[in-house]
Amino acid sequence: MSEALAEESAKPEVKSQRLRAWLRMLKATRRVEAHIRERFRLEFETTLPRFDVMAALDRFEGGLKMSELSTALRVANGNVTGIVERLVADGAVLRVPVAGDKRATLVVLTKKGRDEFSAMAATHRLWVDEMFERVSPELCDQIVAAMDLIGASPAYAKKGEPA
Amino acid sequence: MSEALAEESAKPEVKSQRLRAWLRMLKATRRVEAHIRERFRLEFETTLPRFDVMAALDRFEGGLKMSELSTALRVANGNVTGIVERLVADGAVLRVPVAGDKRATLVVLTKKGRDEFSAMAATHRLWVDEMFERVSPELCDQIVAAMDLIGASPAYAKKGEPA
DNA sequence: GTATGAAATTTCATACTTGAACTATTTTCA
DNA sequence: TGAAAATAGTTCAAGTATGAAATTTCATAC
Repeated sequence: MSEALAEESAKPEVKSQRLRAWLRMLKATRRVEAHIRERFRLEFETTLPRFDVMAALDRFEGGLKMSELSTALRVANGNVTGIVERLVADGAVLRVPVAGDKRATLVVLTKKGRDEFSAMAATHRLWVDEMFERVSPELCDQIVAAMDLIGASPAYAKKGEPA
Repeated sequence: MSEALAEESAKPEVKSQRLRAWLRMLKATRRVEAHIRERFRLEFETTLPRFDVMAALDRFEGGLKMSELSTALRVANGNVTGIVERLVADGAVLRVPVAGDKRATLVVLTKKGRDEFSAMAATHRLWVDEMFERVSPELCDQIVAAMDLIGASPAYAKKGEPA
């Protein structure tokens, strides 16, 4: 490693506790995400966003409208269009017109998509369990409680968050 | 809200505690990131990745090489190229050849970049404090400790992580 | 009945992100 | 020395992400 990175905290780093907590949380989240993304790519040739969409569709068996998907996943609506397009191309998902509203489309998992998702979800849980192996169940509860305190004031919460 | 989203937990949701903790953590992180990204865009017409690069450069006054930047930020090296390009175009950053190694480039904050960063960093901290207002300093410490337990086994850790 | 505005999606421009392929340089060591 | 391996960066293709503008359809007030 070069000199620049070696001399670490060149500055006093006077950070508030909250900023420090946020940065640590961000780093841990990215670490886990990177690991999971890589394994999805290597073992299932898929991506995290695709998995997220399939997970949402799996939860709601009747399917979700495009706008419901973007709300549930908290991503821009234009974004969902592309991801669903690729899932349709892969035969994992189907677009169904909504009776009575020609504007809307319902997105539904196909049998193939549902089966693929089941397999991926089970493995995904193993990956998470593995990365969280040093985190006790009690600490998990504490994390859950703590996370819910963060940025959760009405001012920040976007509407329509599924519990 | 439509029917699909209204009937929430259609499935039993038998999640392990660890999976639950991870999902909650991911959701909170995205909530905070989305908020910060939006404010960066509205108030400074910049982006989170640009800010991250500037933050790294601000910490190391001597500048960082491209590869050091990508290591410090844990992003692909090809990624840094584009972000630095735009920072150069904005006059926030300078590329300096490294004496004795014609392959490498040192990236350094300009005076303008450093000033801009100072202002942004101060405001950024306020945003974080705001979103973490319900999180006590003690809980912050607990979060820091917990985050360090996650995915931190040697198997997952990429090399060269700055402390 | 029709203007008018709201809602559901798509399209677009821009930016970020990754991993892989490629170029250029430096280092290693037989 | 000089070929092979390692290192530093850029370029590339594909995918993800955003917000804004445009399109089509729906709902409603008049």
